[in-house]
Amino acid sequence: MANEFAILNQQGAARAGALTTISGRVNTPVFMPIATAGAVKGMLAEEVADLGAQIILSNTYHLILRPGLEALKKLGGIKNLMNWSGPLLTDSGGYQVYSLSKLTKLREEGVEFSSHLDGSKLLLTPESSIQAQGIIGADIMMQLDQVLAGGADYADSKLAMERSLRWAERCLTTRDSDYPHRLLFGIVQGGSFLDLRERSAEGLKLLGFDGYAIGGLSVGEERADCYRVVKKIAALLPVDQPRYFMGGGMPEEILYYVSQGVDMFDCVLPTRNARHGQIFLWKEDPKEAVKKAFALAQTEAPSEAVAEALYNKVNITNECYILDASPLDQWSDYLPGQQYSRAYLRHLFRAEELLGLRLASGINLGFYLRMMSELRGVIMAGGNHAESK
RNA sequence: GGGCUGAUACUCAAGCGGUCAACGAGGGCAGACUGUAAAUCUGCUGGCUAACGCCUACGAAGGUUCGAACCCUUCUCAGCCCA
Repeated sequence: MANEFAILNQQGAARAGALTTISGRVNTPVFMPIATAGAVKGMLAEEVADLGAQIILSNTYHLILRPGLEALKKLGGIKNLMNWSGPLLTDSGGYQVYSLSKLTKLREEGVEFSSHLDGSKLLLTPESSIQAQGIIGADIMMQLDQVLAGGADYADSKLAMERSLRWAERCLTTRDSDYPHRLLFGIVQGGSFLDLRERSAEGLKLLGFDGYAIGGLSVGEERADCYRVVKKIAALLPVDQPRYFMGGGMPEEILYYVSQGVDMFDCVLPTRNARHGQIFLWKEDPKEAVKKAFALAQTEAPSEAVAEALYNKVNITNECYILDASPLDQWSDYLPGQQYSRAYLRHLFRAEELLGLRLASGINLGFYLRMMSELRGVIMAGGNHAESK
């Protein structure tokens, strides 16, 4: 395929770029809010867009179960259904191989799921996953991969990595024949073993994808292993293609990955933690906070110090907020975050009012998305221009 | 005036002689969450202690017993019933 990715500027290993899809352009580094089952939980698509989301992520497995591919075909895909007009990336179902491992049976042909809803059998193969992603309406498809829990041993990691590579090739073939204008990303596997990771990356590069993801991390492995893998592998991936860290992470981790040259991210943390009453509040003006934190992130792995430069992690249900009439976050890009008080949000959570989930989700998503836009600004303003490379 | 039933920690509510500082639920306090089976899950919740442990406790006061939240007596309060 033609190269859809342009690097606009670099600062160290970090890049600011632009990825073109058939549904529009995505400026990187980018955070993709997760709409697993066709909804960013608690938020309307246009609210998510207003907060600065450029692209969102949905899940093949969940959407196959419901509303189902037949319905999606008739409804014009999930984007049409949920009123999202921008680019969409879909996960292949590979993550569910890990998260629903008790309900899966792995074969070379593919993964057999027993639906977590009704136990019915569903065979997901590299081919059927790509076809499903096509019907769902993905602009960026992910290969089907085999994700293992963190801490898997060498032998298992090797087998899963090799199988993922074989599946990658089958996904590519299907994409080329059925959906030639959609982008397809390969996924680097290999657990915490650098030599396996390296072989995975080399194998994928030989096949040639539109982008490369680093997968199988943030699944219970040692944090330091994860950072080590990203540092090593990001540097091995093609310079002129987007790199996607799947599933992570905390804000300070994303900053670190960006500093290592990763361009794309997704994570449930902002929305899930919001629903659980944990919100990210800016430490100071986002512009300053991100600039400082990113400077720190370039010199060390994710740390308390970076986190503290960026945000206050607040469990809003804590007693100390009961009388706190101050705004949730004066810098929030989500307007209600400026307008409503901490005492109110605490009350909403205690009273189990649905509005609380929504307010918190807006605040956290606003935080993540603003962090990314500030980050793009920092990198664009940074030293070495792409031309000089 | 007489009879019956009941009184357990913030609330509701188990327990009916030792294994009870006392099941469970709610409430309260705190924590976790990383390509979402998650509006979920975990821990704590009499006092003192980092912990072992010690102390005070099951309406009140006595009593029986090696030992009582549990048995007995009286009292207080509440509900129901009969005059």
